[in-house]
Amino acid sequence: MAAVGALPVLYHHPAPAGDAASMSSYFSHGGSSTTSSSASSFSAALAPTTTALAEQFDISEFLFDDARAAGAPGVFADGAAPVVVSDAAAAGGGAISAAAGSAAAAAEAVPERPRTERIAFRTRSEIEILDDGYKWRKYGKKSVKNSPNPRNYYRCSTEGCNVKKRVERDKDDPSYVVTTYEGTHNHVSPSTVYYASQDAASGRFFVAGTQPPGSLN
DNA sequence: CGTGTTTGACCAGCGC
DNA sequence: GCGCTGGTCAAACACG
Repeated sequence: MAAVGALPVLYHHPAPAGDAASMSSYFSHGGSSTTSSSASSFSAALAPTTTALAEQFDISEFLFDDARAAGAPGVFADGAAPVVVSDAAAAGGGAISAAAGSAAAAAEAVPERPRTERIAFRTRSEIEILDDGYKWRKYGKKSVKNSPNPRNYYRCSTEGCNVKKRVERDKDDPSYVVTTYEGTHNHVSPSTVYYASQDAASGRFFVAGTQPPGSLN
Protein backbone atom coordinates (compact mmCIF):
# COMPACT_ATOMS: atom_id res chain seq x y z
CA MET A 1 0.00 0.00 0.00
CA ALA A 2 1.08 3.52 -0.53
CA ALA A 3 -0.40 4.77 2.67
CA VAL A 4 2.63 4.44 4.78
CA GLY A 5 4.63 6.31 2.27
CA ALA A 6 2.13 9.09 2.12
CA LEU A 7 1.82 9.76 5.79
CA PRO A 8 5.16 11.39 6.43
CA VAL A 9 4.29 14.08 3.93
CA LEU A 10 1.87 15.41 6.44
CA TYR A 11 4.53 15.89 8.98
CA HIS A 12 6.91 17.99 7.06
CA HIS A 13 6.72 20.89 9.43
CA PRO A 14 6.19 19.55 12.89
CA ALA A 15 5.32 21.83 15.71
CA PRO A 16 7.97 22.54 18.27
CA ALA A 17 7.70 20.38 21.32
CA GLY A 18 5.77 22.02 24.07
CA ASP A 19 3.96 24.35 21.75
CA ALA A 20 0.59 22.84 22.39
CA ALA A 21 -1.05 26.16 23.01
CA SER A 22 -0.49 27.38 19.50
CA MET A 23 -1.43 23.94 18.31
CA SER A 24 0.20 24.27 14.99
CA SER A 25 -2.11 22.44 12.74
CA TYR A 26 -1.48 21.06 9.39
CA PHE A 27 -4.21 19.66 7.23
CA SER A 28 -3.65 17.55 4.26
CA HIS A 29 -5.95 18.85 1.62
CA GLY A 30 -5.25 16.46 -1.14
CA GLY A 31 -2.74 18.76 -2.68
CA SER A 32 -5.05 21.70 -2.56
CA SER A 33 -3.69 25.07 -1.60
CA THR A 34 -6.77 26.01 0.38
CA THR A 35 -5.54 24.32 3.47
CA SER A 36 -5.10 27.43 5.52
CA SER A 37 -8.71 28.47 5.77
CA SER A 38 -9.84 25.09 6.85
CA ALA A 39 -7.06 24.83 9.34
CA SER A 40 -7.81 28.12 10.91
CA SER A 41 -11.49 27.51 11.25
CA PHE A 42 -10.85 24.15 12.70
CA SER A 43 -8.37 25.46 15.21
CA ALA A 44 -10.74 28.18 16.25
CA ALA A 45 -13.48 25.71 16.78
CA LEU A 46 -11.35 23.28 18.64
CA ALA A 47 -9.15 25.44 20.77
CA PRO A 48 -11.54 26.27 23.60
CA THR A 49 -12.26 22.68 24.30
CA THR A 50 -8.86 21.15 23.94
CA THR A 51 -7.23 23.18 26.62
CA ALA A 52 -7.57 20.44 29.14
CA LEU A 53 -6.27 17.89 26.72
CA ALA A 54 -3.36 20.05 25.75
CA GLU A 55 -2.26 20.11 29.31
CA GLN A 56 -1.64 16.43 29.04
CA PHE A 57 -0.77 16.00 25.40
CA ASP A 58 1.08 18.07 22.94
CA ILE A 59 -1.33 17.95 20.08
CA SER A 60 0.90 18.90 17.27
CA GLU A 61 -0.88 18.06 14.09
CA PHE A 62 -4.25 17.17 12.74
CA LEU A 63 -4.79 15.12 9.68
CA PHE A 64 -8.22 14.93 8.23
CA ASP A 65 -9.64 12.40 5.96
CA ASP A 66 -13.13 12.04 4.68
CA ALA A 67 -15.23 10.40 2.07
CA ARG A 68 -14.81 13.17 -0.39
CA ALA A 69 -13.51 13.57 -3.91
CA ALA A 70 -13.24 9.91 -4.55
CA GLY A 71 -10.51 8.93 -6.88
CA ALA A 72 -8.12 11.64 -5.88
CA PRO A 73 -4.99 10.38 -4.24
CA GLY A 74 -5.48 10.96 -0.61
CA VAL A 75 -3.84 10.66 2.69
CA PHE A 76 -4.89 7.12 3.05
CA ALA A 77 -4.38 4.45 0.55
CA ASP A 78 -7.86 3.16 0.10
CA GLY A 79 -8.92 6.01 -2.12
CA ALA A 80 -10.63 8.06 0.49
CA ALA A 81 -9.73 11.65 0.05
CA PRO A 82 -8.55 14.02 2.67
CA VAL A 83 -9.70 16.86 4.76
CA VAL A 84 -13.09 18.14 5.37
CA VAL A 85 -13.87 20.73 7.94
CA SER A 86 -17.47 21.57 8.06
CA ASP A 87 -18.32 25.20 7.59
CA ALA A 88 -21.45 24.63 9.58
CA ALA A 89 -19.54 23.19 12.45
CA ALA A 90 -17.07 26.03 12.50
CA ALA A 91 -19.75 28.66 12.34
CA GLY A 92 -21.83 26.83 14.85
CA GLY A 93 -19.10 27.19 17.35
CA GLY A 94 -18.17 24.06 18.34
CA ALA A 95 -17.31 20.87 17.06
CA ILE A 96 -14.93 18.76 15.24
CA SER A 97 -16.67 17.65 12.16
CA ALA A 98 -16.08 15.96 8.93
CA ALA A 99 -18.81 17.29 6.76
CA ALA A 100 -21.10 14.94 5.03
CA GLY A 101 -22.74 17.92 3.46
CA SER A 102 -19.67 18.96 1.57
CA ALA A 103 -19.17 15.54 0.19
CA ALA A 104 -21.10 16.60 -2.83
CA ALA A 105 -18.68 15.54 -5.48
CA ALA A 106 -17.76 12.46 -3.67
CA ALA A 107 -19.97 9.57 -3.69
CA GLU A 108 -20.45 8.33 -7.16
CA ALA A 109 -16.95 7.50 -8.25
CA VAL A 110 -16.32 4.51 -6.03
CA PRO A 111 -19.75 3.35 -4.99
CA GLU A 112 -18.76 -0.18 -4.29
CA ARG A 113 -16.63 0.73 -1.35
CA PRO A 114 -18.27 2.30 1.62
CA ARG A 115 -16.17 5.16 2.89
CA THR A 116 -16.10 6.30 6.40
CA GLU A 117 -14.79 9.59 7.58
CA ARG A 118 -11.46 9.49 9.24
CA ILE A 119 -9.66 11.90 11.44
CA ALA A 120 -6.04 11.46 12.24
CA PHE A 121 -3.92 13.49 14.55
CA ARG A 122 -0.53 13.27 16.06
CA THR A 123 0.12 13.97 19.69
CA ARG A 124 3.24 14.20 21.70
CA SER A 125 2.53 11.87 24.54
CA GLU A 126 4.10 9.29 26.76
CA ILE A 127 1.03 7.17 26.64
CA GLU A 128 -0.67 5.86 23.56
CA ILE A 129 -4.23 5.74 24.78
CA LEU A 130 -5.73 9.18 24.95
CA ASP A 131 -8.74 9.44 27.18
CA ASP A 132 -11.27 10.82 24.74
CA GLY A 133 -14.20 9.90 26.90
CA TYR A 134 -15.19 6.82 25.00
CA LYS A 135 -14.63 3.27 25.97
CA TRP A 136 -12.42 1.37 23.56
CA ARG A 137 -11.84 -2.29 23.20
CA LYS A 138 -8.63 -3.49 21.65
CA TYR A 139 -9.11 -6.05 18.93
CA GLY A 140 -5.84 -6.27 17.15
CA LYS A 141 -2.21 -5.42 17.02
CA LYS A 142 -0.08 -5.47 13.95
CA SER A 143 3.41 -4.56 13.04
CA VAL A 144 3.38 -2.55 9.87
CA LYS A 145 5.91 -2.12 7.16
CA ASN A 146 8.11 0.98 7.25
CA SER A 147 7.57 1.33 10.94
CA PRO A 148 9.38 -0.33 13.81
CA ASN A 149 6.41 0.25 16.05
CA PRO A 150 3.32 -1.93 16.14
CA ARG A 151 -0.08 -0.52 15.30
CA ASN A 152 -2.92 -1.14 17.73
CA TYR A 153 -6.53 -1.44 16.69
CA TYR A 154 -9.41 -0.38 18.88
CA ARG A 155 -13.16 -0.45 18.50
CA CYS A 156 -15.74 1.51 20.43
CA SER A 157 -17.17 -0.90 22.94
CA THR A 158 -20.58 0.74 22.98
CA GLU A 159 -23.14 -1.56 21.53
CA GLY A 160 -24.17 -0.57 18.04
CA CYS A 161 -21.32 1.86 17.59
CA ASN A 162 -18.68 0.65 15.19
CA VAL A 163 -16.23 3.49 15.39
CA LYS A 164 -12.66 2.33 15.19
CA LYS A 165 -9.35 3.87 15.89
CA ARG A 166 -5.76 3.00 15.15
CA VAL A 167 -2.93 4.00 17.39
CA GLU A 168 0.72 3.84 16.54
CA ARG A 169 3.91 5.58 17.45
CA ASP A 170 5.45 7.87 14.91
CA LYS A 171 8.22 6.01 13.21
CA ASP A 172 10.32 9.14 12.93
CA ASP A 173 9.80 10.33 16.44
CA PRO A 174 8.58 7.72 18.91
CA SER A 175 7.65 10.41 21.37
CA TYR A 176 4.68 11.15 19.12
CA VAL A 177 1.58 9.04 18.86
CA VAL A 178 -0.49 8.95 15.70
CA THR A 179 -4.16 8.27 16.35
CA THR A 180 -6.64 7.70 13.55
CA TYR A 181 -10.35 7.67 14.21
CA GLU A 182 -12.59 6.04 11.68
CA GLY A 183 -16.32 6.55 11.68
CA THR A 184 -18.61 8.64 13.78
CA HIS A 185 -20.03 7.80 17.16
CA ASN A 186 -23.77 7.40 17.14
CA HIS A 187 -23.95 8.13 20.81
CA VAL A 188 -22.54 10.55 23.33
CA SER A 189 -20.16 9.43 25.96
CA PRO A 190 -21.17 10.37 29.49
CA SER A 191 -17.85 12.05 29.93
CA THR A 192 -18.17 14.10 26.78
CA VAL A 193 -21.75 15.21 26.94
CA TYR A 194 -20.81 18.60 28.27
CA TYR A 195 -18.87 19.49 25.21
CA ALA A 196 -20.36 17.39 22.54
CA SER A 197 -22.54 18.90 19.93
CA GLN A 198 -24.80 17.45 17.35
CA ASP A 199 -24.73 18.30 13.72
CA ALA A 200 -28.15 19.52 12.73
CA ALA A 201 -27.98 18.19 9.22
CA SER A 202 -26.72 14.73 9.88
CA GLY A 203 -27.71 14.23 13.46
CA ARG A 204 -24.31 12.90 14.24
CA PHE A 205 -22.50 13.71 17.43
CA PHE A 206 -19.13 15.37 17.44
CA VAL A 207 -16.97 15.23 20.46
CA ALA A 208 -15.19 18.37 21.46
CA GLY A 209 -14.27 17.72 25.02
CA THR A 210 -13.62 15.02 27.51
CA GLN A 211 -14.40 16.35 30.91
CA PRO A 212 -17.33 18.02 32.57
CA PRO A 213 -16.55 21.62 33.48
CA GLY A 214 -16.29 20.96 37.15
CA SER A 215 -13.89 18.10 36.91
CA LEU A 216 -10.97 19.64 35.12
CA ASN A 217 -8.84 19.82 38.21
C1' DC B 1 -16.98 -14.92 36.77
C1' DG B 2 -17.10 -11.09 33.74
C1' DT B 3 -14.44 -8.09 31.02
C1' DG B 4 -10.66 -6.72 28.45
C1' DT B 5 -6.04 -7.96 26.25
C1' DT B 6 -2.89 -10.74 23.64
C1' DT B 7 -1.54 -12.98 19.64
C1' DG B 8 -1.41 -16.15 15.81
C1' DA B 9 -4.31 -17.24 11.96
C1' DC B 10 -7.07 -15.91 8.38
C1' DC B 11 -8.91 -12.98 4.70
C1' DA B 12 -9.16 -9.39 1.16
C1' DG B 13 -7.10 -5.82 -1.63
C1' DC B 14 -3.40 -4.30 -4.33
C1' DG B 15 0.85 -4.22 -7.11
C1' DC B 16 3.87 -6.68 -9.94
C1' DG C 1 -1.69 -15.65 -10.66
C1' DC C 2 1.17 -14.83 -6.84
C1' DG C 3 3.07 -12.66 -2.99
C1' DC C 4 2.89 -8.91 0.20
C1' DT C 5 0.54 -6.11 3.39
C1' DG C 6 -3.05 -4.24 6.31
C1' DG C 7 -7.12 -5.29 8.84
C1' DT C 8 -10.02 -8.47 11.47
C1' DC C 9 -11.25 -12.64 13.98
C1' DA C 10 -11.35 -15.55 17.79
C1' DA C 11 -9.40 -18.63 21.26
C1' DA C 12 -6.52 -18.40 25.11
C1' DC C 13 -5.10 -15.79 28.73
C1' DA C 14 -4.82 -12.20 32.54
C1' DC C 15 -6.83 -9.41 35.83
C1' DG C 16 -10.04 -7.30 39.11
